[in-house]
Amino acid sequence: MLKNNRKNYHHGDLKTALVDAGLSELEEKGLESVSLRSIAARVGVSHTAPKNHFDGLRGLLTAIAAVGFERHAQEMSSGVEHLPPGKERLKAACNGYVRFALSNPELFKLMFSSTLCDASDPELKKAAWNSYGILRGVAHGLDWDKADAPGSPWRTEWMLWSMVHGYAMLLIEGQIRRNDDGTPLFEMDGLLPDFAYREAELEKMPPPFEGRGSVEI
Amino acid sequence: MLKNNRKNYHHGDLKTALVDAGLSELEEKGLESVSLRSIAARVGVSHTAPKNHFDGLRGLLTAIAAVGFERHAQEMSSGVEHLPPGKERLKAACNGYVRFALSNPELFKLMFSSTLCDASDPELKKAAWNSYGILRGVAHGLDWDKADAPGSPWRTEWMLWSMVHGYAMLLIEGQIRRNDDGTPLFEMDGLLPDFAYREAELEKMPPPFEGRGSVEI
DNA sequence: GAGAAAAAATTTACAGTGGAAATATGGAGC
DNA sequence: GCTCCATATTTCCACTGTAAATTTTTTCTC
Repeated sequence: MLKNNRKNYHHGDLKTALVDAGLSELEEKGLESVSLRSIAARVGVSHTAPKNHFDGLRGLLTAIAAVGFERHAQEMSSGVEHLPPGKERLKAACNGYVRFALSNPELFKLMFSSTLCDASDPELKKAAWNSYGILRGVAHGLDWDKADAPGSPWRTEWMLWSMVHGYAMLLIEGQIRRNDDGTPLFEMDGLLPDFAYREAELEKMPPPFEGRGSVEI
Repeated sequence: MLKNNRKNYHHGDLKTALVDAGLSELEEKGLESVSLRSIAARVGVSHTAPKNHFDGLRGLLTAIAAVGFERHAQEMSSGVEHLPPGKERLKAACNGYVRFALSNPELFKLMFSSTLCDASDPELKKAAWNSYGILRGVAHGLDWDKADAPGSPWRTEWMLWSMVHGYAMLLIEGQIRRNDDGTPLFEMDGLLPDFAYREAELEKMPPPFEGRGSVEI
């Protein structure tokens, strides 16, 4: 007996349907309240049907997180293409990072939860790296007080990443006061300290969509 | 029938016993796996006994988080007392912030989860403010590129807090590579950018244990 | 086309979970 | 002795994720 107005016994594309339903359930009910059963019910399928496509709830959440990282990357790079390399591009990308988190708080929390997601999943890994690559790309050549010690190419990246990520997290969790309309007192670019680029490196800055990560952190 | 080798029907101090048991369960089983029932069982009482002392699981977790913030504050201020005001004191406190997160990852995540905790709880609020007050105290007078715009006394604080918190979070969630022994590549003080203090403000820096927060963010 | 094999979905069962309600226990005060 | 009340227990319910056996449909092979 078919629960939905589904014509066929086989759904056809249950995998993506479940991910879509999961994305909706996530923001509606919150990360702690999503359940495999409710997601399955939303699609109109039995609660054990997902087993054929995902490795349990964790597997489904992992797939959802992967989509999250794709959208995250998109939000960071949207409107960045036509900005000149350097400060402006960096600030725009950082704003995108935080904007995404504020628009999709539950998804954002899921994406960075190593207990709810399987961080070793290839698709998630790829999507996460893609996303981080955007940040890494716009920060290329960043000269934050002559930061990088020899052999430590990540210091500046991590410094920037930590700040953006921490700000997003603290905002989401209600730790930092916001305006009455819910917008943050500062956009991310208003929080960033003064910095400069090494001019020599600047022209080597990759275009925003090619800064994809391929190196292990 | 008494489950434990408890003498009395009435436990005596079940409230603190539950919090203690919860703290243990938390790091042993992980944040997503702690249950009211397992905590109660650990103490040797029925799973509904906590109801008399806490408002459900959420209430118990809130109380646990409050203890977490107390320890967090302690970790930040330990060894800070005898350092001169300024850079050294700030760096030591920041190291403590991250050190605590790495030593108590599950507790740390709980403390900053607005869904798992009741952020409006007075005791949690107080403990969280105490903790933030430490950071705020050692950062008093911090001059990060003449940061604070008029009317925005929090900008520098938030910048610093975001970075420290983000770094802790990213480390905990396994997003940032660590050394083989699990220690981070950089301690927090090694990640901080160069900064200075406004000398005039420096002498007004409160001692580390008095920088308690009393202002609403 | 027929029949076997594989894939996808179902039903059923089970051990957990948190919470609500009714009940039992024991200590404090009189 | 007694009652009152805080505390803890038992019982029950709705819900969760997972596993196993089963049914249904598609696909592949002949």
